[in-house]
Amino acid sequence: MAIIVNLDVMMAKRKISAGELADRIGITPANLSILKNQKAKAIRFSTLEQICKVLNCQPGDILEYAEEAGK
Amino acid sequence: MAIIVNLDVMMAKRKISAGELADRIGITPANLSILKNQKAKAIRFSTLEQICKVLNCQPGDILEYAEEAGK
DNA sequence: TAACCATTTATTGTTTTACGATAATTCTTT
DNA sequence: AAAGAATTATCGTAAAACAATAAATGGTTA
Repeated sequence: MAIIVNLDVMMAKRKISAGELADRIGITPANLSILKNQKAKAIRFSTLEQICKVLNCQPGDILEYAEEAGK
Repeated sequence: MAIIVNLDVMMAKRKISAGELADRIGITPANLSILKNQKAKAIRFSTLEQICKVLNCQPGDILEYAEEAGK
């Protein structure tokens, strides 16, 4: 079991690209990619806050406690 | 708006004290307190994972994107 | 196929912050 | 008031975010 970062679903719903999301969150596309692909080992609340704001969602829509492979 | 860490609700449901939770998560009571009272500015997924495991819940049960004061 | 664009991966450096260890302080409850 | 639990405060270390940049990869279209 591990914490899974799933941004793809909400990104699809909001029809926003990784590049634009990174831009609006205020981090580089490279770092967003790390976050998006389970390469990050932690997250700042300030970053999580920006993501929730831009995607208009809750942390629970993005973070999941589940099997490694994703749901 | 900010990210709120709300452990109290799940702790009450599971009837577990801060001391025991800290113990089972594997962090010091001092650090759990910091996390519990909005003093932390980030969280490691490994820690979030332990919390979810011990409290048998999802990140969304603990993290909330809401007003500073809490809901 | 080749050019193009977006995304991912990799590297390096800086800054932030978690977290431990510890002690002091402040509840809380009996 | 006393005892225990929780919070707060310091200090130090290790971990990791994130920036900046460049290189590699992947998909799309002419």
